[in-house]
Amino acid sequence: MKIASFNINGIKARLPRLKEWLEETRPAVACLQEIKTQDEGFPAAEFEEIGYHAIWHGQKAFNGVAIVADGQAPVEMKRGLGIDGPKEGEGEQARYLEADVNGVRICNLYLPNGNPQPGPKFDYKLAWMKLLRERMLELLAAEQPTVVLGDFNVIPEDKDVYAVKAMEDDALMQPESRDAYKRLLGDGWTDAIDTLNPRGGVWTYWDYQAGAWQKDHGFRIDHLLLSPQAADRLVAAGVDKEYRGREKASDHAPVWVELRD
DNA sequence: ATGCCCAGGACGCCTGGA
Repeated sequence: MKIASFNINGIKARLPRLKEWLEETRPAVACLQEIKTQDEGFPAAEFEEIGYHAIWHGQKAFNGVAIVADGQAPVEMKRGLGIDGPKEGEGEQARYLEADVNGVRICNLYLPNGNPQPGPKFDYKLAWMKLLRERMLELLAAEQPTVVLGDFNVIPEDKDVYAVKAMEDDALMQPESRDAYKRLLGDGWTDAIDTLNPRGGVWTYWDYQAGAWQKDHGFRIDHLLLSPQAADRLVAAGVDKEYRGREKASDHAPVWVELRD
């Protein structure tokens, strides 16, 4: 069972590329982030056409997450972590969606970026990570095969970035962000990509600017965390890097994990 | 030392991203 995550940076702008990727790699489940559309604008029929069924949690212009599954509808289990955005009165941002597919709990997240730091956006990121940890502890207690995946906006270690110097002041690799991520692993979650690539050097994001893709100036911020019951079934994990190089590409590449059936 | 490039929307400039 292949489970994937892809920050698509706008579902309307990315639809042809996204359908191409689904048809070519055919994941059983794909978690999407930054769909950047309100619920009523979500192109559900486009997925039905190629055999995928979707659930989604959108908002106007920014953020937004969706889960699509091959040949069956994901069964929604939770929407949102219950935390308001950093702006006064804006309510909760669309960043978290949880569903069951084939007995596996799928938790799709788009963690706040946190820049600039320090400041209210960074505080929001850390508060969000605290709530996420609480939710993930509940998930561990349930002892169901569970995958928590998405755009974590955290560079876990120095080996996960092309140049430490270039990113040292960024919210993605501040000690507080890294410590919060490390606490998740300490609770018993397995970072699938890191486990299979312990020397690092695996990127999931390349900036549109300054020829980052051409120079391979990337970093790893999209992660797949497995509960013990899922980690027992880990077969392979990887990055569909090639898709970052296509026309009208997202600035992220898809990441995936294969679990034994 | 800064900006480079994108997407979306209020639209010919702004926010937000990372």
